Amino acid sequence: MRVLKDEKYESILKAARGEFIRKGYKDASMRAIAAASGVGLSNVYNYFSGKDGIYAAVVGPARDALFLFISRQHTEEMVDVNRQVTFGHREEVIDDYIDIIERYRDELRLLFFRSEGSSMGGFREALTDHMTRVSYDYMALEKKRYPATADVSHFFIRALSSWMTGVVAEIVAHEPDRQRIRDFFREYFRFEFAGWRELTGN
Amino acid sequence: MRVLKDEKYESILKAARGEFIRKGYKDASMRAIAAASGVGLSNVYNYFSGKDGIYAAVVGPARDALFLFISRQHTEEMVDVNRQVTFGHREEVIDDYIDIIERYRDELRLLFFRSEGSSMGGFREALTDHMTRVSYDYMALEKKRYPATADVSHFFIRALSSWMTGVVAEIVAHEPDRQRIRDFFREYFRFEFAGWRELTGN
Amino acid sequence: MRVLKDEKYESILKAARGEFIRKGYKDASMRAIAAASGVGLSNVYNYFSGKDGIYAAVVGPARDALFLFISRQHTEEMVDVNRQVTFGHREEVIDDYIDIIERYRDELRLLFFRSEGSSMGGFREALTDHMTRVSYDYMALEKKRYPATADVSHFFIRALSSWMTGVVAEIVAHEPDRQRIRDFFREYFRFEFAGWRELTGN
Amino acid sequence: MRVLKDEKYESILKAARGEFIRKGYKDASMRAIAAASGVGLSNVYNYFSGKDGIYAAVVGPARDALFLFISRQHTEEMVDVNRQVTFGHREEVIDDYIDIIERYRDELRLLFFRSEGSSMGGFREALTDHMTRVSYDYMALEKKRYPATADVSHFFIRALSSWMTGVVAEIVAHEPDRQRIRDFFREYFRFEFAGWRELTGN
DNA sequence: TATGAATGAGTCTTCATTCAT
DNA sequence: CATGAATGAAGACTCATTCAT
Repeated sequence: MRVLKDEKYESILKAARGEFIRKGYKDASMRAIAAASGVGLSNVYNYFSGKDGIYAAVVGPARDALFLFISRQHTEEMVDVNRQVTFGHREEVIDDYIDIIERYRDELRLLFFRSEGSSMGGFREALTDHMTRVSYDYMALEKKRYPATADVSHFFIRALSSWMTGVVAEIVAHEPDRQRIRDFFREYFRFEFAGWRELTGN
Repeated sequence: MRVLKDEKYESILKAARGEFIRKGYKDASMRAIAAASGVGLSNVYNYFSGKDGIYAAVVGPARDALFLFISRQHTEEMVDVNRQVTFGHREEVIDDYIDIIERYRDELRLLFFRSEGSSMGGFREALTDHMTRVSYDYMALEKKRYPATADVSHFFIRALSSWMTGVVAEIVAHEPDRQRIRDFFREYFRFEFAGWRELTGN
Repeated sequence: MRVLKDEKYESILKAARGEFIRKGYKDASMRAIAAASGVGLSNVYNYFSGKDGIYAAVVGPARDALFLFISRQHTEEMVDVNRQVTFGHREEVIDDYIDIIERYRDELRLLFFRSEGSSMGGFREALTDHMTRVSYDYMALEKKRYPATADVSHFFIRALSSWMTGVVAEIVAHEPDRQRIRDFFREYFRFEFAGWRELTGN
Repeated sequence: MRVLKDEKYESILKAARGEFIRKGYKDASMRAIAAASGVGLSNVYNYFSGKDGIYAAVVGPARDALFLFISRQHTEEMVDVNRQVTFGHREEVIDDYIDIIERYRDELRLLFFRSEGSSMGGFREALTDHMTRVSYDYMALEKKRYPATADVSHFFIRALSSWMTGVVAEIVAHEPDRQRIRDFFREYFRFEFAGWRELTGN
């Protein structure tokens, strides 16, 4: 009896996920994936374009979710919200952040640390790029509303974004418990708020 | 006529450096290294213990220099110096920093982004670890001298170290010109100084 | 046009057999086997799990046949038969023995003398073990039927088994003609019968 | 300061012995031997002709001692002694036998089981050859003195020799304690004596 | 959609030995 | 007597992918 297409697709995906998590992109083997999924090796190529394709399927959703989440945190309406930042609000955001990280922890670990050789290589960089772009746009919005804001160099913004990227990576790598993360962010916001005011003058 | 040992050693090292820079650790090939250095493949093993050994020889000095430099920036005598921080001094340090990065840019790029699979894998993490340790010790010294300093969570210090790691990585990756880097650090110091005062209360 | 699977399987097996017989396990080369069988080296691994796997396929049947044959010679119903040993019967057995040895001579030569390094290494020992075990069981049966039989030390039985193993090895190695073997066994049976009676007292 | 020649020779020999015992002939490595003996790899070739040469030096004495011992047990004067065999005498011989095996156990283990590929390969066979030859000569002597002795086929004598070889191998392999060996030989002599009388008629 | 077979280049490392010095 | 360097072939095995069916 023939197994339905979607089942096979899923089973390949699941097997691939396991293999990638165990070995990383480079050391993962198509044979192993095929074997673990009970699908003929060559048939895998009917469902996916190749190793890289499977990898993208495994790891793409995490990437997309994270990118999307970040974009959402920097829409126009957030400008005011963040200005009159109530701590409570930010805590909520933090929890959302943690949720997304926990949900995709394995995938993010792959993306951050073991994607070399795949088209997803340089994820860290891409994430920093994305954050930088988004932050930049966001700052433009802010400046339109509060024109007194002083300028900050592009590289600094990038560095700040890179910091945030690094923080995410640290969380992914070391799995601190939720409370530790919250504590950290509290310190981070105070730190960043003070620093930012120093630089922008408000 | 036989070529002198040191020449061959150097030629292997040079060839290996090129190969690694071009391909990264994992994709580099011993065959290619041997070929490019004009040394018989098996003879390479008379000079180095293996692929990983060559890699360490290529990339180790950069690693050591950076680690050492960081340690030196956090000795006891630096506590006071940094307190009465004259900008001039810090600029010097920054230039030293930049020097070291530029000197070893290729190697650092390898260490940061393409060392997976080698014994140097996880360099980013190791660097952050080192910075964290050093910072921690440094803060202990500072606190001994200025006991009023408030405590900051370990994870925050680690995050700050990770930021610095990230900054180095950014510089390595994007090669901004010296002036841009100096500008960045000026902002960074103001930012960090304000933030730090906010957290520690002095 | 593609050659059928079984043909290739057989051709690999045959080539491997030749290579092993020529070189022994350790010195045999996968490359040579592949070349001689006209199959791509890597493709060999689609048919066999590896060098040891091929070796097992080459040599396993001989081993199994010999072991099985020995077991069969020591079943319960043989107890009485051997007691009232008619020479004619034993001659038949001897011929069966010789048949099996001649049929698998090359493989047995491999097993006895050139299996070092493979999972079939220690064949001589394994054969002696098997014979010892079987003889022991057989003697238990015999004793149940003829309780007067005196005991013989385990090591002696093992030594006797080892003798038989040695005899097989000698036959494999020197290829004496059938008549010489029959003559030998005639002497052997007289010798052993007398010795055995001396030890067991009947 | 130069180390004396003999010291180096001995140190190579000792190191080689260890390496061979650990790995067997085939898997032993000249590099490892050189390293373990503190002698330059190429210098080893000033003391020995090569791998096989060292092996012969390691293992030869054991071989010679055993061969010589066997020859000595079958000299002319032994004919009478063995005829009026007092058990006491034979026990002495057995102990000498055991002594020699224990003294050279490691080397004999090498010779019996791990010499494949070396010029000492086929030691088992060589030993059986030697025993056969010696036994044959011995029987000739015996027959000269006691002409009534019936003939026994060459192959049977060889098989008997092969048995003894096998017994030695068993002892080498399994290291039974001295008492077990003595017990075995007591059974063996009774067994063999009875069998032999049956065949030769006296 | 599925498969088993095939490819061909690729991996790092080890080996015993020799040679010039 | 000693050395470090060099050789060149060989080792087993894996890879992602393609193709004919």
